[in-house]
Amino acid sequence: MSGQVLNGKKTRGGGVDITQVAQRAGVSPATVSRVTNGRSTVAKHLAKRVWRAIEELGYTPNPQARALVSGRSRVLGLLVSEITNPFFPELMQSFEDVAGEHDFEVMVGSTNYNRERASIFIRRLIQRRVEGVAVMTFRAESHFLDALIAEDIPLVTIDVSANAARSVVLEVDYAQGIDEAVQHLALLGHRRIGFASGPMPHLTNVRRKEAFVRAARKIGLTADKAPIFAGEHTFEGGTLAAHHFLRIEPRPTAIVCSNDMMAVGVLRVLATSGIRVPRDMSVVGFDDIHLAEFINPPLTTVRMSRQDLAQAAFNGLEKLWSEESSGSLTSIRIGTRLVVRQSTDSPKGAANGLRRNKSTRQAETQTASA
Amino acid sequence: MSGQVLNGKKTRGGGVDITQVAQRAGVSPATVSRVTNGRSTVAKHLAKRVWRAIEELGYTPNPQARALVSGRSRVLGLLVSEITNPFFPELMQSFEDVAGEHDFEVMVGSTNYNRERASIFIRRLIQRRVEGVAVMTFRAESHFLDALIAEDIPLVTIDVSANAARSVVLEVDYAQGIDEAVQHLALLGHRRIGFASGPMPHLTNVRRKEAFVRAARKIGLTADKAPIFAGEHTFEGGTLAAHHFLRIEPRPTAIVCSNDMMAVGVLRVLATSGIRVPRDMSVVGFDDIHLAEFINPPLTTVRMSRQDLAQAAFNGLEKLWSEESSGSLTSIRIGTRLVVRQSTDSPKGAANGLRRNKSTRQAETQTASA
DNA sequence: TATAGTTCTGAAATCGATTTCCCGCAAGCT
DNA sequence: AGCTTGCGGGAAATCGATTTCAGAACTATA
Repeated sequence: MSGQVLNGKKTRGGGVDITQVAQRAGVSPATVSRVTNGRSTVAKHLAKRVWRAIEELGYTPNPQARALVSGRSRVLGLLVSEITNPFFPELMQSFEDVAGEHDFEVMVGSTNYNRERASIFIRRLIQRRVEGVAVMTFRAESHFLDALIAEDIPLVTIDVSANAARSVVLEVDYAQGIDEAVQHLALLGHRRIGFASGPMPHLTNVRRKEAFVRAARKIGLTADKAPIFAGEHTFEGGTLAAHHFLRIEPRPTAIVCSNDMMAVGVLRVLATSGIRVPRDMSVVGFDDIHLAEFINPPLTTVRMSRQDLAQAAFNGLEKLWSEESSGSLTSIRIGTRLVVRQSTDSPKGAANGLRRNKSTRQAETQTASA
Repeated sequence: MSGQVLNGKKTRGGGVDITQVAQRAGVSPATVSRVTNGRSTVAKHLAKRVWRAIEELGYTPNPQARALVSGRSRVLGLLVSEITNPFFPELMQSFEDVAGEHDFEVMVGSTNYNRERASIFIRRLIQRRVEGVAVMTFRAESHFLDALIAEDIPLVTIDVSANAARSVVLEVDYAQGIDEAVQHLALLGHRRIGFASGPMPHLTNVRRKEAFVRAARKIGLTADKAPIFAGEHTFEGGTLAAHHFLRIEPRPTAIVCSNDMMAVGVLRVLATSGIRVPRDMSVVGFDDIHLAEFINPPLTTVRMSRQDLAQAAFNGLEKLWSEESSGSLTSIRIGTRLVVRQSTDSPKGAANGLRRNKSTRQAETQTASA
């Protein structure tokens, strides 16, 4: 079917063009275009002939030509923080899937917390004429984005509004999941809970921290019973946090982390210090990366759905495309929820610690994998 | 600079076209094209004027228009197995970096071991007119690729040759790293070593297994002292393998895994079975994913460089582009090497086990992070 | 000095779609 | 019957680059 010879010229499957289809169907190219785009009505019998010709020749419209005349490239940009945190590849995949369903291609770039790298990527986005960009770095406050804003490219950011005319903010409801986590710990009998925060100037991290502070207060913990340590959102950040909390007297019986990578770091320090989890210390993560289920012990963590995030990001862009006037700053809420696994339990010496029974734990684990 | 008004019509930065540049520089569009492409000589003073105009207007050539006339899309495809194995995101990033340096964009897709998903992605690649595809699934034998081959799209595969006119094979030298690993274990005093293989029909896994068999024989291990278990290249595959080896009598003192995800599964089973690593059992992985350094204990593993792989894949494509005649099947070799961390040590009861001293271990760890 | 041979430049064709403009025809109305 | 309206479809313009072709200017040679 493809690779055949037509008009004496070799045509790759993609090499069939609209004129050949038109010829074969006995109509004009314009009509073929009308059929494939369905924007205008074409007599049924003609449409049928066109579809058959398309089928027989294996025609697919040339996206470059299409983009050229329509002015729409059907390419989106996705900016993430770093590829080594499994949360981001998972998010990437979700976003590509959503975009793909709508015939968009995605250019993905990771900043790796490197200004230079980010600008190079953004320049590439602009050159490719992307129709919109999802900024999923949780650090949108930086002026990475100025170039994009200057080009008036629709932008979706997380938590923090880009100072752009055409932008949508995804508001993540951290409080929901973090509340659940702290309640869960309280219920297990914990009365001293540390919080390993992400680096502080960034709004996302401020929000997560504040959510923790409020949750702690809600269960009656004063500031000294809910100590906070801020570090990078990485394995190393987690190790530093763990060391910090181990030095505190009296020592917290549980640590809530601002993301799962930190939790992995915390677990490592605890393991090498001979502190058993969850027997001697409970640990809660945030993100629910795929690996959370597989590390030792499987991590209780707050799940932020990448599918929801990806879908919301795409919806946000669609909204920006449809609005003629660069409208009001809309925001879309994303929920979070606790997934209980095995890194949390009653503190060793708790008088009133309720040990969870087997069936409860199973039910919770099941929820996690659903 | 951008967003300015020119000829009464609003121009986004990217909206500046070659005619405007030509006008400003007082030359024809053809000359501007010659300057930006450097394919033909242009008088120095004119070139200078053109560059200045380009600079002043913030002109970047429209890639769609360029692709349309040149017939080259400057888009590549990258097909990986699954996004949840951190090896692949890391490879992705390397490939995108290499491609980006040469002004190529990359469409990434993961099969997730799902035939349907793979075909959909491949259809998208063809529609976008990719100029080449790197197939990094380690399962190229499937006829995923038939559609690409029919389109005569240049293909780079790993280990196994796609049956295509225009293709290059990346031969990974598994023996090198696996030999080192087995030698390392032998030196520590291990005499019974299990191998957790990947699923069997796939050539890559056959190669890794054979490399292990040969290495085991080299240190004098008969088949019964080097048992093999084949499972999926996943966490679950690792847990199955571990359970298998724990049932064997006499039990192996070390397990070599065909990839790091399996090793993580093995470690988990060992931990929950109360078997300490490396004291009671040594474990070696394969890939050296970022997380290998961070799990408990840090994993001794065989590193396969994603940078080398990505660069080799791109070089392979370049080779295919330059060859007019769809030449001979060339292959490019990729090396592997052992990275020693803390999941390997002398077996508990070994008479002649040499304990590594601290300085050695440090030196080796340093190599790992370099 | 005349002629052949180089360089360099611009006009125009081209890539493959979409979209505008216009014409012909059939249906609806008085 | 005559006129308007509306719909479907073809011809041609368009998007923004590259590339071919041919002419102009300049150099080198006899």
